[in-house]
Amino acid sequence: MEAFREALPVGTGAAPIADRLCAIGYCLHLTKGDQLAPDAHEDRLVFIAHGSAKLAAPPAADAPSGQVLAFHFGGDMISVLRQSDGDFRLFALSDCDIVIFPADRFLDIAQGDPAVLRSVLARSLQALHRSRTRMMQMGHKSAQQRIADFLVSMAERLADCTNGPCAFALPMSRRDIGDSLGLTIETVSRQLTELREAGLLETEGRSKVCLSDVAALARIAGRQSGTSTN
Amino acid sequence: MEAFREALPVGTGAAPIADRLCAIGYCLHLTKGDQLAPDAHEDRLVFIAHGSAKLAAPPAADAPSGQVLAFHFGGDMISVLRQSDGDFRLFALSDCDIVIFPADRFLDIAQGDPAVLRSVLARSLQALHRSRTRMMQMGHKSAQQRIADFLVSMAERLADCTNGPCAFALPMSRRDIGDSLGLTIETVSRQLTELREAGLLETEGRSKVCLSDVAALARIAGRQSGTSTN
DNA sequence: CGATCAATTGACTTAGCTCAAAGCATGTGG
DNA sequence: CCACATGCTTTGAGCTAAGTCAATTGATCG
Repeated sequence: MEAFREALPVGTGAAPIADRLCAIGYCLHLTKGDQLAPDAHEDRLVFIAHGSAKLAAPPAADAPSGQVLAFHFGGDMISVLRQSDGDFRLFALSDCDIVIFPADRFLDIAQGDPAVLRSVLARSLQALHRSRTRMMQMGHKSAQQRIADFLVSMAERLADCTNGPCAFALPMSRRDIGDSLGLTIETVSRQLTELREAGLLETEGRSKVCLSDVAALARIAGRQSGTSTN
Repeated sequence: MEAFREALPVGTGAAPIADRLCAIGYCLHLTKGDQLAPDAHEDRLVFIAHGSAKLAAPPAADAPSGQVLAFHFGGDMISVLRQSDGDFRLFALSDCDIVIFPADRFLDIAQGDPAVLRSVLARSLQALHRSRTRMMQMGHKSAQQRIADFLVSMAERLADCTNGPCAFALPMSRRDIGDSLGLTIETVSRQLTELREAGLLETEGRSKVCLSDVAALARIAGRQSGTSTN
């Protein structure tokens, strides 16, 4: 909960707002593999205090492993709209501490402090712009470009690195990666192998990766310039 | 400008806010083919009063026809972030009447009425969710599914139709369609031919299309249920 | 009516998917 | 602490959908 407080815009001179927001937040711990029970009645805002998760469609007959919408990590505030709009759920990739807010009440309270509301709006406009940018780029990108783009994103998110070499552990499986990029696990694996042979990355075990040049990967990914924090 | 007023949340009891917003809005007419001059210094909110436009990257060496991010039509309020974040521009597909707002000042004023701010936020959260949904689905969809999805979207946007037969004129070229879906013009053409041969649609001239069963197309597109207004 | 550019159609190539088998991690039980 | 079993990952061999190249048809506008 403290982590959530820190994510709020500072210096608004309205500390009680933060208190009231915290008051309606419901803390929860998810163990790796757990999914957040969906709620059909109300939209939610979920703050991830710690851990990593995927937002995905539940497994269906035609898609044995649900589509992955996005990955989220500690510090993220995400909106999970109620079931009517598509039935997406939050799955814990590692143990997670999260705070759940009913969206309506959260916004009612945030309305009391326009600065908070505006900061949430600014964030979501940015996120929308990035999401659209990525969506369109994805449509045109090769498997290798997608993988490179994914790795760059993860370097930014998980290791706060946009330029040199960097190492981190991927919390998600190859299947999750493939499902998020529209590729098969085989293709994901093959592309990682190619990048490894090109000397751009090394792997250790299932999850640890070591990128030797994030900027070079960004170039392969075809990123113009703008940093995109998915 | 009247069209913009109508798009605002009603009954807020704060008509002066609307006046002030209109005061900073800059009306502009774009002729088919025109592009809105980009502004490197400030983010903008653009309201499309009338006409149709595409938000796209300017043509580059490696991409002779710029990537299309999204299509927009009368009534849409879109955010065009300043150039640093990727350099996207608004191109008129047909003659357009638009209203341009500097984002900062718009939000400053909107802050005076939390209801306006909140409604803008709610819209953008919805848009973000849809965009992500579409992004991920796109990754997994075949050319035929993408075309079907596109046609259903256009039926919703251009003819306000989600279910029966419906006819309308596409304001964008095959190239634009392809660029927005990550397909080539040839593939777009071939898929339209297939759908025509399947009896799902008819074409007349370059732009007129006549869908015989929007719901059937939605099924082909693999849309679960939720209506998506891109 | 003719010129021009968009759209269609066809032939061929290729990136990524499918099916199938073999290697490795990771976790469990002896 | 080691052996084994399970399931993730890698690798290999075709196959198919979509891209590329090229030629033709058709629509729109001067």
